[in-house]
Amino acid sequence: MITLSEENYLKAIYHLERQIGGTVSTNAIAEKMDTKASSVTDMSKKLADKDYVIYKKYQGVSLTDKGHKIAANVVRKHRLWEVFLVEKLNFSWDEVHDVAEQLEHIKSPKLINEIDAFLEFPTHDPHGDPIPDKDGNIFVLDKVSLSKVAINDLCTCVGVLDSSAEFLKYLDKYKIALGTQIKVLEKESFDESMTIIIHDSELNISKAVANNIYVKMH
Amino acid sequence: MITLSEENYLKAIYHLERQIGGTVSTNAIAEKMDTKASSVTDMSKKLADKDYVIYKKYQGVSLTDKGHKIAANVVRKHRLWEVFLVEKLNFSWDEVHDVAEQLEHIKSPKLINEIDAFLEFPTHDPHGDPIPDKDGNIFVLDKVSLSKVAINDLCTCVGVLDSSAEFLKYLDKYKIALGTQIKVLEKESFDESMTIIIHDSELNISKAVANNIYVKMH
DNA sequence: AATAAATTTTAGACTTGTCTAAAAATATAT
DNA sequence: ATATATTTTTAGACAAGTCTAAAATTTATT
Repeated sequence: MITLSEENYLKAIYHLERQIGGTVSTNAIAEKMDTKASSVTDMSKKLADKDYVIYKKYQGVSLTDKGHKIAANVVRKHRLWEVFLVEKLNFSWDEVHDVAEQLEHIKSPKLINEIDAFLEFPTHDPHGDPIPDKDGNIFVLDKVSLSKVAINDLCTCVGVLDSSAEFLKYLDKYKIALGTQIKVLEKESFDESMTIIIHDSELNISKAVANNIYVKMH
Repeated sequence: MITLSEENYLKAIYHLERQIGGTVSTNAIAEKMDTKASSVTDMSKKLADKDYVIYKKYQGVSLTDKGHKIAANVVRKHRLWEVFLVEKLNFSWDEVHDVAEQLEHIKSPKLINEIDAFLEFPTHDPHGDPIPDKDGNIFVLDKVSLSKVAINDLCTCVGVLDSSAEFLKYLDKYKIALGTQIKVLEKESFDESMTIIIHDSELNISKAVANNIYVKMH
């Protein structure tokens, strides 16, 4: 039986592999999980013993098929619970993360299948992140960072890179949500800020903000 | 912050206090939790340090107000989740226990309040057990064991004493559910078995079964 | 009331997951 | 290519929660 801690490590490695696109370093995991490198080394050995990762001393880890499947399933559960909280229980998108961190560890295949059906098989969570299917596959739609969009182009917000409560509340404040239409009006070359039109009014956003918004081009 | 293990101990003590009606012995807790008496002693000290129980060496434990509140809240969550699983996610009453054992430890006041509202503030779980309110109060309706009902009396099933999957499946088999009307036809004095009428047909049940069914008199 | 039986506690050990501090290996820079 | 900096691992410690075996206490029995 897999422990809560092991699941959290596998999930972190899963996200980092996806982000970095290769083997994941000890330090990267330590930073992501807010723990010490020595703890990561210890856990890497345990995960390798259980055949969840491949671990070579000083070379970092990568998920095995077995580990990938477990990690994807945790992420699946996390995202399905997020949808449930927002769609059925009046949570806002900045409130769901901490609760989903707990709910993702509930062990009951029937439970998560029923939640999936109850929600009518959603494909994305409230932040626009794709929900892995039962086999751990995800179908990523092509999205780009708003910071890459050219002047006068029209696009729709489909996700966020940073899903911290802080950033999500910022988006709420300026009425930017999934599905919101955005037109790029201007880009300042010196600080890379941009002026956009949303809901028929102008808004100036920093490079940092633009970087964290994913859009689909029209 | 309270740990999962501490919550489980408090819950066990809560149930035993209610059952026994006084202070709870070390062995009683050990048996209920399927652990060793020495482990219970260790934990009793920790719980006393945190002011959740009163513990006197060799004299067992009893919940403080603080401990009672925590325990009742865990039970509240357990039972609300059970209702949710049965009412919304197609679980049967013999499937809910293990999952609710996990869900009862999720920490989010908003989550459980929303679940409560989503279910329209149920007062009893799928086994007929009362759901404590936010302050830990429960309102018990007067129910009696079916084994105590006199011949020719009419009553309605309102709960079970034993809510093991095994017993619940037995009840399913003979179509006994909450709300089912029962009339006592006969009682055998030598083995205390009884013949009852449910859904217009006769059924013979043992003393053990009758003992585990709670009914409300008409 | 003394002895036997049962219960409860203590002492010491083990596991999991974490940490610090020091050592080893790898990467970087001059 | 050697010295320096960074990363990673090891060694040893600690807390939580559990266990076994032995000692202490309480309860029951005669």
